[in-house]
Amino acid sequence: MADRIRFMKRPLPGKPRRAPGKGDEELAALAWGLAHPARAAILRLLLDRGECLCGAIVDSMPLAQATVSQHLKVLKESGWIEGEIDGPRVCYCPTAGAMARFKQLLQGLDSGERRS
Amino acid sequence: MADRIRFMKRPLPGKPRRAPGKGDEELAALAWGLAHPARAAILRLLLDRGECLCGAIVDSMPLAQATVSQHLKVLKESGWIEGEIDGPRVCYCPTAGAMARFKQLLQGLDSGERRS
DNA sequence: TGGCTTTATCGTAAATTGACGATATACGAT
DNA sequence: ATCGTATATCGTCAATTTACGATAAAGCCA
Repeated sequence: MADRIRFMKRPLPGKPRRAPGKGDEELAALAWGLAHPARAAILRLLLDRGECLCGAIVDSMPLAQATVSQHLKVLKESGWIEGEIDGPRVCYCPTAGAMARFKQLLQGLDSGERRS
Repeated sequence: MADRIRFMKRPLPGKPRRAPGKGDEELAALAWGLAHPARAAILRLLLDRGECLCGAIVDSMPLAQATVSQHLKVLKESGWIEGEIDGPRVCYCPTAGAMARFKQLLQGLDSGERRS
């Protein structure tokens, strides 16, 4: 998945225009985590149950184990979930505060800085 | 951009597992719209100003006109913005209720249906 | 140790994305 | 009708995503 930073690959000759804010990168990264129905479904499952063994997640999805594992990795790397090794298996749970952070960034998108 | 439905391309032999809910598709589609910093920046601009001519958006981004146009298309198709033709130019504005809808779906992700 | 279970990673194929320049299109002005 | 401006679309290329089977890695249990 590389690094999720693919903005402005090439130099761009005469453009002194403003780059996207740091907040946009963070927002985009979190949004990216949810940007696939399978990942949304997985996160819903985890938020609903609080935590879930990897195997149970795989069983609940119409996807191969390898594919689910990949989606879990994306969710983990985008900050939505954490996995704790529990013997031979892995227990996943939502990252505390991730949803709040996302909503906060979303709010920041909306509210702008209309001062006064 | 095709159709943003790329879930479970192949049949999958013995898996009677549940498919992702309709809500997950909608959530993923909206999240997809924000899943790139340039698009987040564009939406921020529009939410901030209320509306903006295409040209002004292009000028504010460090990207080629064609690329910005593509991002605008994605934002439009994912339901975040609308464009109104205004003479030789196009005025873009945020779709009313899109943000609210997104937050609602996000809330639905979170709250589950823990009845009673 | 050997075998079974569970999960991650590798390798691969097809499709999509993101970026650009070039070109078409649409409209206003001359 | 022609020119110039403003946008969208086309064609292309490299990189990424998504999906899978196969395989490795890590831990239990005999």
